[in-house]
Amino acid sequence: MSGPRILVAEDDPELREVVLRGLREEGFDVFGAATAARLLELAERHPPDGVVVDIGLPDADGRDLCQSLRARGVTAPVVFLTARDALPDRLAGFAAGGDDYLTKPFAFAELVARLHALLRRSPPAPAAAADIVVDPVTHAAQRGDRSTPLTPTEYRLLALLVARAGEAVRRRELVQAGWPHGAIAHDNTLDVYIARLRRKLRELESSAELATVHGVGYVFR
Amino acid sequence: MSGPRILVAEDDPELREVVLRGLREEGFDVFGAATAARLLELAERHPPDGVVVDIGLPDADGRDLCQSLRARGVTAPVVFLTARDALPDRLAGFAAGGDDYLTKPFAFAELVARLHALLRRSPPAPAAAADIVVDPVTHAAQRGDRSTPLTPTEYRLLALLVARAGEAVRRRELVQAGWPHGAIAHDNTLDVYIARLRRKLRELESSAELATVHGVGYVFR
DNA sequence: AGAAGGCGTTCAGGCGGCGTTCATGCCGGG
DNA sequence: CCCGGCATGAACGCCGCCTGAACGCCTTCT
Repeated sequence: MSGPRILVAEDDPELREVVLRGLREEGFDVFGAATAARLLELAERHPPDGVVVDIGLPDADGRDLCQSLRARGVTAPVVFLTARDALPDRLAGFAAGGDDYLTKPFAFAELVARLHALLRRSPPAPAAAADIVVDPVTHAAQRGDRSTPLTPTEYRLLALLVARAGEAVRRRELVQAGWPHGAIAHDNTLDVYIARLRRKLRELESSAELATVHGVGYVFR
Repeated sequence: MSGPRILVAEDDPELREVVLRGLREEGFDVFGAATAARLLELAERHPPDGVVVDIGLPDADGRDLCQSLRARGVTAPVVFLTARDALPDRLAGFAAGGDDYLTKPFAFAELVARLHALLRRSPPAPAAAADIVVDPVTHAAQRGDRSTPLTPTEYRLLALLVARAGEAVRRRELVQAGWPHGAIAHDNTLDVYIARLRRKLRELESSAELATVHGVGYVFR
C-alpha cells in the first residue's frame, strides 16, 4: 500500500503471478500486465519506482517497451527478464536503456536484491501537481525557486494529497496516512494540519488550493 | 584521462591488467590495486565514479571493502567480480551495499555495459559544495585559503554530508558512516559531532550551514 | 615511566520545534 | 433557522535537538 511501486510486464500467467505475489510479500506495491500496451497504460496511471519486463512479450519486444517508457518520461529503473542469455541480447538490453538483466530461470531472491540495489540509487521521484512539488529528499514543498520546509506529518499528508491530485481523499485515509502508528483522539487535529498546509501554500503564492469536500474529505487542485 | 574514474581491486595480476587496459580503451580513467588496503588509499586520493571489486582479495573480503568505502563517504556504484556464483554469495554482496555482481568467467563487454548502466544513474559526487572543500589527503576542511583540521570521525561525517549536499541525510546513515565498526550507545554523540562541525564551519566563516531536518537528519547547504 | 595532548564519549541543562488540544467563529445543508 | 461539520488562531507540554563541559582512553613525546 505504501511501498515502492513496481510494474511487471510478463505474458506467462503463472510466472507473472509468482512474481507479483512475491514482490507483494516483500512490501512492494505491484501491478501486473500481460502486454506492452497494457503496461504503458499502467505507467500512465501509476508512475512506477521500478519496472520488471519480460523480453518476449506478445505485442512488442521488451526493449522497445523500455524505450517507449523512457520516451514518455519514465525514469524508473528497468530490469529485463529473459530466457535468452546470449551476450548480444544482454548488450542490446542495456543499450535500450535497461538497468539490469536477469536470465531465466532466476532465483526470486536475486530479483528482489537487484531491485533493492537499483531503488536505493533512484529515490522516488518527487510528487508534483499544479505548480507545487513535494520533494521526498528535502521534505519540503517548493514552487519554482521558492521552498518551504514541511514537518514529518505535514509531509505525509501533502504527499498523499498531491499524489492523488484532483481526486477527493477521504478524511479516514488522510488520518491513516498522517498517523501510521496509532489513531489520533480528536479529528480536529487533521483540520489543524490542513489549515497549516493551506497557509504554507499561500506563502508560496501557489495557484493550488486544498478545497474541502463537505462530509468527505479534501482535494488538492 | 578525462572519462569517469574507475578503481579496480583485483589480486590476479593478469586479469587486473586485462580489465585495466580494456576499461582504459573504453575511455575510462582507471586505477588498479591488488589489495583492499591499497584500494582504500586510492579512493582517498582519487574519489571514484565507479569501483570494480574482486570478492576474494588477499587482505580482506570484497564485501568488507565495499562497506569500508561506503563508510568513508564513497557513494560510487560498486561491481563485484567473483568465481563463486552461489546465490547466498550474491545476496551478501548486495546486502553489503554493492550495485552489481558478475560471475567469472565474464564477458568484458558485459562489464562495460553494466558499468555504463550504473554510471548513468550515479552523477559524480562532489567533494566540494558551497564554498567548502573537504580534502581527503589532509583530512581538513578548507574555504579559500583558510583551513581547519578534522578528526577522523568529523571527516567521515562531513565527507558524507558534502558528498550529498542539498539532500537530507538520515541520522541512521550518518551513524553508519561515522561509526563503521559498531553502533554507538547514545544518539547524542552524533549531535555532539554535528555541533563541532558547525563550530568549525563558523570558524571558517563559511556561508554553508548544517541545517537540521527535524525527525529526519541533517542537510549541508 | 611519567607527562601531555588529542580524540571519542557521556552528562546536564536549556531551548525550540512539533503535535495536540481548546475556544471561538464560520459555512453549508437539511 | 438551527445544527453539525469545518476553519483557524492561540496556547501548552513533550520530546528531540543543541552545546558547553568534563572524563577516560590511547598515543606520543620527553
